[in-house]
Amino acid sequence: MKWSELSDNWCPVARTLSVVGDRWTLLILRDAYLGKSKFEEFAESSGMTRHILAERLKRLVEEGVLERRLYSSAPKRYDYVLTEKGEELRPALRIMKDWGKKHMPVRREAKA
Amino acid sequence: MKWSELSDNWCPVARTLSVVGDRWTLLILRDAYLGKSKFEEFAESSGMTRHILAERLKRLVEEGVLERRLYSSAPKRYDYVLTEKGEELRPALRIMKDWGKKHMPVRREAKA
DNA sequence: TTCCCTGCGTTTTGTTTTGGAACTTATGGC
DNA sequence: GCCATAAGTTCCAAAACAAAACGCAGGGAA
Repeated sequence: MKWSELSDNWCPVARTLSVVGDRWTLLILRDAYLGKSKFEEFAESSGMTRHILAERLKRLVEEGVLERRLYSSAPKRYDYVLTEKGEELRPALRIMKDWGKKHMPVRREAKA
Repeated sequence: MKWSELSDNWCPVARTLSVVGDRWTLLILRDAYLGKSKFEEFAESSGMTRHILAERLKRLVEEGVLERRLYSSAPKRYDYVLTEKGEELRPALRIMKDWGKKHMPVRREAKA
């Protein structure tokens, strides 16, 4: 089965994962919950490539998790802010934060 | 930055995602929470290929999320059961289930 | 004892996604 | 004009994935 077919799965967990269950997407949400909203902020903070970041942001907007907002009209610049739908996933990230603190100690030097 | 370098990130969310933040892994945990434990059960239920399933199970065991358990000695057969560490991620999946029910309605016919 | 069945993977062969880095576009300041 | 900034886009090689066939160790029936 292909991942792209998951959005119509009978299981609500699977449908949720069809939006956020890939590499990097939840890291974008983490940054959004920390108040970041700009492309460059996400790019620097998460360490993902601009290529993938652009693609993920596009999909999160399509899915209504983020909203693309014009924040400067000249030059035209957009940023990305959480919708109510996006906010409602915050508790899941909080659990992952606690779990990581408890179960995933840092082994070597952190880089980013 | 490569995904594989995430396990030593300063952020606990990132470290958590280095274990469960890829395609399919959380779907394995979903099945585990539903009481499944056998290779064939995971394979059929999730729809992922056996190739990837084997690789993910191996990593979840290495990370201490699942435990590989001999459940039949002749022929030798193993299954996979949740550790306490694995159990503690269950609330995150519960949130995703609720989120999916609320925000991700099924659009077409489900297949699996 | 030959043959098929079950359960748990591994191998093989293409396709898709990702990583890294350079390039583009529009504007503002000096 | 010339450099800087912000938000992407494009290109190519490398890694991950999908699908299907294969392997292996018994078990049970004929």
